[in-house]
Amino acid sequence: MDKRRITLKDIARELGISVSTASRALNSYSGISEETIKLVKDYAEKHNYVPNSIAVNFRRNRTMTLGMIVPEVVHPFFSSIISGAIAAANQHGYRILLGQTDEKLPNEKLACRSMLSGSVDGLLISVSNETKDFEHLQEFIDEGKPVIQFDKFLENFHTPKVITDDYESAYEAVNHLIKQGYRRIAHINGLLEVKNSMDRLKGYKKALEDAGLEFREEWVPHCKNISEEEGYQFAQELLNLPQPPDAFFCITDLVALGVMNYLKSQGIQVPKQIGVMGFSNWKIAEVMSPGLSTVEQHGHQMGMKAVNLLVQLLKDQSLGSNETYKIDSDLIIRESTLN
Amino acid sequence: MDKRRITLKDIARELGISVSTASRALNSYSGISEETIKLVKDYAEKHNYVPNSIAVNFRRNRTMTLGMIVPEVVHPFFSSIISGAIAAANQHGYRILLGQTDEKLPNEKLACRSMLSGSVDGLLISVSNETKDFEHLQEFIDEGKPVIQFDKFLENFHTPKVITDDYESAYEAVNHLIKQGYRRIAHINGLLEVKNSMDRLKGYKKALEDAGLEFREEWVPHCKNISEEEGYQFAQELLNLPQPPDAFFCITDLVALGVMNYLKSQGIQVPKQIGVMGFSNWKIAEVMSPGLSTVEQHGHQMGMKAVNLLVQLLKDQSLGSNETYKIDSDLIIRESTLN
DNA sequence: TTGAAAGCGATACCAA
DNA sequence: TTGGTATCGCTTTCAA
Repeated sequence: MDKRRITLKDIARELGISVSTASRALNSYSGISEETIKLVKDYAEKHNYVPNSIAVNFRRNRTMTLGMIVPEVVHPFFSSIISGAIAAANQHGYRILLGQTDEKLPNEKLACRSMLSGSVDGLLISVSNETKDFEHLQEFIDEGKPVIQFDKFLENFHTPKVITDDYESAYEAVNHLIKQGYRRIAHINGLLEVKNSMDRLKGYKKALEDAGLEFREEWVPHCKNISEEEGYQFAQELLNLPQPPDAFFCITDLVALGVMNYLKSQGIQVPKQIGVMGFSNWKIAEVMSPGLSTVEQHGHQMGMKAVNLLVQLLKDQSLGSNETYKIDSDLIIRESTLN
Repeated sequence: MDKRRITLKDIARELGISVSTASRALNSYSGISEETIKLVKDYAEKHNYVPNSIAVNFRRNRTMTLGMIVPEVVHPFFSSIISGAIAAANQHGYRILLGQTDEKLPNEKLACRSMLSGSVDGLLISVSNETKDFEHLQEFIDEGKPVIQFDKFLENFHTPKVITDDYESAYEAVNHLIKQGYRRIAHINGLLEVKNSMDRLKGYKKALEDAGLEFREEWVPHCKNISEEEGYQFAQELLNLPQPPDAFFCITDLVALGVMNYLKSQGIQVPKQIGVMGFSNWKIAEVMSPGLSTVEQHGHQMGMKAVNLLVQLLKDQSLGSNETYKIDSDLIIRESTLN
């Protein structure tokens, strides 16, 4: 094995010119005779010369690679973000180095460490649930490498952010429930320390408030894992309350699935007796019966936007400011809320 | 911007030692005094020294990065493979550079080109539907970079392969349908040029044959896009045949969903009147009602296996042989086939 | 046990 | 228009 590609040096030697001339000819610098250029290019073509990109990157101190870190690849929303990111990156001649944290801070630190110092030109990250501070992210900034946060972010880490408008989306979702006549709306939320959960909670509260509906702490349980099981569990607990809710706004479609399953197990009619609303518009939302109303977050678009921002920063040699870009979401109405 | 990290040279200068000693100390070479090692390591730690990985890679002529190319990231099976690959890669200190082809050969060539010549130490690829020859893949081999094919592969491109045993899995699936009493079993297949489709078709045929059941060409339509719409369409066509089938073995859960939807639209009872079997065990299979029987392919395991193989080849400085590693699949029985 | 220096492959500056 | 050479940061051989 290990047949090696030819190098500039080989070309120079064979053609009886200097390495620098060969380099300039290949890059068509002005100040090189047409003749030489043709000579070198023909030779390179014929011998299938491909510049060693590590050497080029080393010299130029850049990699044409963007780091991307997500909590979970196996998650329809994140995989669509990744897909959009790859597409946009390729358009600009960049590539994506992908890391995964499983929502664990130590994994996130490891992934960052592995991408630091020369592996990537910039970072796209959606932080884990455990991430509270950002020393490990600040290191990129300290190296002059721009960072873009997307979806799950740290508010006090000042970088450009590309997010779903969780507040607004939650507001719309709950508002829809209200318009459908539900009055005792529960919200199965996530961990309060996670910004997105907090924002959805705020949107939920505001919608209730604007409609003059009651807010009850006991109607807002918090999932640790955003799992189907928790949805099932919380649905059960809430419906056994003296004052049970008549609708569930769930932090995620998966949680909504758990809720639906509990309701089904109890023979409770959706949407007639209880309304259910999810978030994210996974394929399962469409497949559940009744179909689950939810919020489409346009992950592909989010991935593209994040990459485009990062590439622009790289072009401008800038680290960016603390702007927030919101990707429009869409309320998807299916049967689960059509009271 | 562009504060730069400290380099070995800085450490050496500050500590009054040579660069080579500093390098050796950090890598704990034998033949370096404990004292020096401690001195250097402490200094490095304190000043947050991180080696410039481009320089290291350049010097060592390796990148500690594995290229991975898949048809589609937004696909539960592939995203679980990716997830497994990242996990295994990290265990060995490698990283994953991810490319996506959208089932298009030109995209695949682009992705390969971008990974060639220094970006990766080896390649993991699941080829696109359009891929028939392998010049673009051979280039990796020619550079001494091992290639592993997984899931979708080219039989005549001789590399290690990690796959689902499509033949066996299909056989088991169809056999289950037969045992449940279905007798006129249709198979909604994929493109025949794709090896996986062909193998599933063979497994299907063999199961029919072993049971002494009739094989009818008209009961085996071929999807171009493996889409829900095609499932719907073909279900309709097949059920309007003079001799309609009484069960559908579908190339994918998504296709099965289309079939289910058509059956539902016609008020046809599953599994009582018609049995339906999918392939891949997506979350939707569990959520459909009735629940869809299917085949679990263990993507995570497949991703880990592919990476482990590649890492081993890299360690052995080998390009590997033409072995095939089959990842066990499991038949998942739900209601859709319980006649 | 340590230092000096070559060299990985490409680029770019200074001379000629 | 071209050549010579330093350089990027690190590893590794050869000498001391």
